Amino acid sequence: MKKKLPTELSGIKEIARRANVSIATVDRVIHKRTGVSLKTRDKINKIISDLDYQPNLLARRLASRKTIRIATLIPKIGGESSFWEAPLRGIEQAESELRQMGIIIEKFFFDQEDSETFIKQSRLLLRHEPDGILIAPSFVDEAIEFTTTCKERHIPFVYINSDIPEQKSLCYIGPDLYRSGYLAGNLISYLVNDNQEILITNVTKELEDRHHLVRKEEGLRAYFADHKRNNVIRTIDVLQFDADSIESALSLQLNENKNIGVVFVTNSRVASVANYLKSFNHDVLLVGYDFLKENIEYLNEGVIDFLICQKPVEQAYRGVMSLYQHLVLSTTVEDIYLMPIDIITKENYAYYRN
Amino acid sequence: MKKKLPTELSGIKEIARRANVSIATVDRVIHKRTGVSLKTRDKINKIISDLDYQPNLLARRLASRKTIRIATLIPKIGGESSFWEAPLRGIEQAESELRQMGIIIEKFFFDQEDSETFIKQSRLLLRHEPDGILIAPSFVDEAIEFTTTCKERHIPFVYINSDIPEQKSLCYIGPDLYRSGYLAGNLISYLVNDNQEILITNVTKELEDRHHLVRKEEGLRAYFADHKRNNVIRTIDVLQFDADSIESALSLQLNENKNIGVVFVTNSRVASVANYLKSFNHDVLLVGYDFLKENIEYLNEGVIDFLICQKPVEQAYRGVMSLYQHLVLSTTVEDIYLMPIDIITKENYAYYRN
DNA sequence: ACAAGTTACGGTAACGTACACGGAAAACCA
DNA sequence: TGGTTTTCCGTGTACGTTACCGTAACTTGT
Repeated sequence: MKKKLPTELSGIKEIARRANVSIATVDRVIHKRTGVSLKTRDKINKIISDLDYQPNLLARRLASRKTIRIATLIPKIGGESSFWEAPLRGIEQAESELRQMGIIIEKFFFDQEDSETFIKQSRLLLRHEPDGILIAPSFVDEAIEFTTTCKERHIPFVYINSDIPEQKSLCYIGPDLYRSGYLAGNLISYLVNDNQEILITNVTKELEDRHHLVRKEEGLRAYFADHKRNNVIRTIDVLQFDADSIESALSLQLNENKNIGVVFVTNSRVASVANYLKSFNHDVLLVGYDFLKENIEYLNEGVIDFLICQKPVEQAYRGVMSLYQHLVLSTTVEDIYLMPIDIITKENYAYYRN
Repeated sequence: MKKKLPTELSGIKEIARRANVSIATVDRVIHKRTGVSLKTRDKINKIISDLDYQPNLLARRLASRKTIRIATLIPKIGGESSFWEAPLRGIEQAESELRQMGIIIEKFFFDQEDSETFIKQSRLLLRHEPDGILIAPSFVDEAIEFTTTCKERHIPFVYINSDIPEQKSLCYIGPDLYRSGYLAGNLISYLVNDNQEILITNVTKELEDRHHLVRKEEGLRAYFADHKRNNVIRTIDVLQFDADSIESALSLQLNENKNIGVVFVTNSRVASVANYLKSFNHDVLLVGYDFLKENIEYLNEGVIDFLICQKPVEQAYRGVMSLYQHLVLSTTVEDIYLMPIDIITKENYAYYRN
């Protein structure tokens, strides 16, 4: 380590010296506050760009007496899918990194099967008057209403995991659902020959948002159409998560259509399907979504062949960080950040970072 | 934004108040400096742990008059493979983030085909007396000699991209070569039927480090052995990068062995092979390594089917960050960080982040 | 022309930490 | 006992910013 050279005054002080004003005045123009004549403002701005001045963020956060507060609203964990554990981890990681910066995060949760809880929690959240909001808009209509009032109050918000394009505020961070289905098509096209069939399986309750699954299905079908592969592609919906419902729905299909080569499950509920295929010893390839513990187990056993995953931890982490960048650094952030579409197999899952 | 509550004095000052000493004394015990009686040292330490005091890193960096310097030593870009562009970008990204923190990075480059330049540059680097070093140990013996003197001088270093386990200092960040070959085997096993053959192709000059390629080949062969698949697997070495050399080496193989179904290129030179396959209209699947511009072009054209990639940008970024964590935050860092093994196809490359 | 208001700016105490300097008390030596 | 060293600790300034407070100088209204 080396002593810093007695470098010619950097920062705001040097600007002040060159402009023959006090640092307070420089501070005013930097923060676009009033109380500076046009002439000196211009002079100072010129010096700032001449010097390519970059404010020292350390000093800035240190001196600022503000605490900025970010609120998050995502589904609560528990229930039949552990998917939202990962985004929660991402939020907590961002939290621990930002605490130093004087930023606190307040977390709110709703029940994915009950839109009322979404409304309640979003109201509660607003009462805390956060400076920025991270939100997973599982219920489209309710989310639109909520973000409308956010806009009125000029509170920036970011969507994660699924987008509502018309409502965009700061940014969207999450998967490109259509492309991820398209990729699945790409992958599956290597796995089937021309006379094998593909079974698309949507495992979802009726009241959940089906938009997700539909987009993925469209993507897959588009891939086969675009590449002139004429395999039969069937779709079934399974509306309950219990083993019996899954068994009856799938066995019907698999027994009637003996040349189904690949089953594609459009969400993270693929473990239930794997459970069925395993116990009935069906020899088909299985492709699904998301790096969940239960899915990984079946991947490891060879029942699931491929999982497609889109870094749920990072989605939330980046979401919070985008708010930070916007609120603290006032950097412009990309208004849409699409996550990579990762392919996970038995042989690389151990190295995957969510 | 909310005014920070007039929170009961946090930090060093509060500790000083409770211990009835000045902040300077607290500072002494925090930094384990001499000049504090055992009694007060104990008292202060107790208060510190009672309060679960976490030093404010912002203030610390701000007040510190030290500049800490990190040196990097990687192959120079240009030449026949643009692989090292990516790690350089990672270094530069870390640099821009850390500049704020009063950290400067000095970059050194060597010629991958000339070990003398490695020795020269490493000596030059040492003369700059950096506080930490990031190094790509392309030349094993020379790297060992270099890092030995690093150890003598107590300069921490991290390896990226390839490891020399016996010499570990701070950490290694890079791929698990064997597993990445194993994954290739996994992938390829889906692409061939039992009577098709696989051609492993090493495109490399003699004096380069072959260790990389061999490990990957071992991984692939191990996968097929472990899974009792008895496909014929051939290996050829191509020692020149020009189109003619590649053509003669490959055409020999492909014409003699008509049922080669997949060509696996063990490094980023896969574009050259793709070029050959394309111009001679060979209809085999092609799997290779690394997200390079030229590779992506062939991926997009459908000549390359899969690329395996291991986040070269992030490797270097994390490497620098590990040094930062160790030198500035004195956090303990994992001594080995293996990168994910990513699978890239035509349909997901656009979303890949190196 | 004078009070009142407005505009444009300077001074300065924080923020939490690092560190140089210096001084009092204790310990040692003669 | 007086002097010298050593041990232990406090004071003060600095790091680059923020933001409150104060105050000239200028404008406006009557």
